[in-house]
Amino acid sequence: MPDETKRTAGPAIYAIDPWVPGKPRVRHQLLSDDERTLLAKIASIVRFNKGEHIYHDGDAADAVFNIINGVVTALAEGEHVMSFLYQGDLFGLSEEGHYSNAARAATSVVAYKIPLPALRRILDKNADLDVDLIVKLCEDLRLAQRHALLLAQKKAATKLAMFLELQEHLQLARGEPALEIYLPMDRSSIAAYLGVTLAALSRAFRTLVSKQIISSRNRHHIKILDRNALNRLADARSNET
Amino acid sequence: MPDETKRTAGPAIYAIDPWVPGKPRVRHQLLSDDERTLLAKIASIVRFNKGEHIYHDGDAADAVFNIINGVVTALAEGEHVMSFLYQGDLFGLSEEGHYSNAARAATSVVAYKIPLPALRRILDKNADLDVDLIVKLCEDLRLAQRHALLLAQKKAATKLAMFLELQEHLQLARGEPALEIYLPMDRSSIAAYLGVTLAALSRAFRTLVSKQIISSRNRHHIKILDRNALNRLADARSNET
DNA sequence: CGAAGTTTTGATCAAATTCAAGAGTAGTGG
DNA sequence: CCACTACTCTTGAATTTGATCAAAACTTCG
Repeated sequence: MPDETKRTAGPAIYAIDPWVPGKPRVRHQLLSDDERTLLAKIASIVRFNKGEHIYHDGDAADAVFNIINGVVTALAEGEHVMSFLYQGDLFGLSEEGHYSNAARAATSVVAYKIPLPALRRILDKNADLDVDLIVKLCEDLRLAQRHALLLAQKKAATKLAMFLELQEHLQLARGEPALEIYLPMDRSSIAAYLGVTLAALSRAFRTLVSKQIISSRNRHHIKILDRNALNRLADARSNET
Repeated sequence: MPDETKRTAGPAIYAIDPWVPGKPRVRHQLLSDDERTLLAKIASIVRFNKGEHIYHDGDAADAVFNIINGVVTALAEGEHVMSFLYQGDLFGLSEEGHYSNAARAATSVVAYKIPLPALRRILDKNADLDVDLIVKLCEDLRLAQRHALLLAQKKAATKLAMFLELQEHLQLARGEPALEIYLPMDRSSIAAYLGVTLAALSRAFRTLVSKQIISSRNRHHIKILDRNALNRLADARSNET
C-alpha cells in the first residue's frame, strides 16, 4: 500500500487518455499548482475505515471528495458497483443538493473534502477549471460506457478478462508498476461490478487459472501468464455472432 | 412521427433533469437564440436513410451532429448499442480526431452537421457554451450509468421493464404525450441495448404481455396496463439478495 | 403478389443462479 | 503466539434462465 504521509500540494485531478487497447498512456495532472493550493485552502482532510460509508444515495450533498489515498467504491441503488475510484479521482457529484449515488471505502481511505459553496466560488472565478471539468466528465463517460460494454457480455470469464485488462490499464495509467494486477477490493465488489454472482465470479477465476491464463499470488494480486489468450477472451468483437 | 418541416432556429441542445423515479420533468433548451443562430451559420443539414451509417468507429472526425428529426443508434465495438439518440441530442464526440464509436440511423434522420474547427472557434469565444457542455456531459453520464444498471440485471423481463420505463420517461421529458410508449427502433437494436439475444427479448415481451402488464398495438407502440407490476419488475433493489 | 427482411416460436444445450456446505483468511483477545 | 470467531471465498448439486439453431409467421416494400 502506498505511503500515506506523502507530501501533496493539494487536491489533484488526473485524467487518463482514452483507452486505445494496447496503448496505455500516463494520466496527467489537470490542475496547476496555483489551482491546487487554492483548493487546498478550502478543503479539509477526512479519513474513512474500510467498509465505511462516505455518503448514501440521497444524502444532502455539501461537498465533493478528492482521493489522496485508498480505494472507494461507487454504488448505485441495489448495491450495484458503478466504479472503483483511486488516488486523484474526484467524486460526490450531486443533483439538486443530493448525492445521486452512494460511496463506500473499499480500503481505508484518506481524502480531501471540498465544500460545495466554496468550490462554486472558485469555479466562477477560474474559467480554466471548467475545461478541466469537461475533460474529467469525458473520462467518466468513457469509463461508464466501457463498463456497459463489459456488462453486456454474456459469459462470466469474458467479463472477468475485460475487468482485468481494464484494471491493468488503469494501474499503468496511474504510473504504478503492472507486473501484477493489484485488486484492492474484495470479490463480492468485483462480482457486483461485473453483474454476476459471487459464485459465478469464483468459477470464472478458477477457469482462467486452470487454463494458465492468469495466476494469483493471493486474493489481491493477479499475474497475467498468457496475454494473448486474455485478449482473445476480452475482445468483444470475437464474442458476437 | 413528428412533423419534419417544423421551423427551427438552429441547432438545439436539450438537457433533461436527472431521473428521479416518478418525477418526470421536461427538458429545457440550453442554447440561447443567439447561440443557435450562430451555430446555424456554420452548420449544414444532412439526411440519412434508415439503417444508414452516419460514421464508423475510428473514422476521422470532422464534425459533430445535432438531431433535428429521427432516431440515431450509437454503437460500440461488436454491434453493442450504447444509446438511442433523439431530437436535440448531440453526438459525434471524438478523441484525437477520430470518432470513438459508430452511429447508425434507426429511422430516417435529419441532422445539423457542425464542422469541428468552426465549433471550436465559437466555443472559445462563448464561455457560456462551456457550461452547457458540462450539463450535457452530466446527462450523458447519468444515462450511461443507468444503462449499466440495466445491463447488470440478470433477468430479461427486468431489463425490458427498466427499458420501457426509461423510454417513457425520456418521451415525457421530450414533451411528447406518453399514453403509449413509442419504440421507433427495431427489436434487434433493443436486444443489443439490453444485452440479450433477439429470441430472449421476444420472450420477455411475451411474458409481460401475457401477464397483462403491457399490451402492444403494434411493434412500435406499447401501452402500460399495470404500472405497479412494471415498477416492481424494474426496481433494481427488489431484485437483489 | 412475391421476396427479403424481421420477429416469433420451438427444442435442445450450455451457463449462470440459487441454496447449502465446506475451506480459507483475517482479526481478537486470552 | 495460538486458538477462537466471524467473515470471505470456494465448491458442489439442483434448478432456472438464456443462448443457440432452426423453422415458421408476420411485415415491409418493390
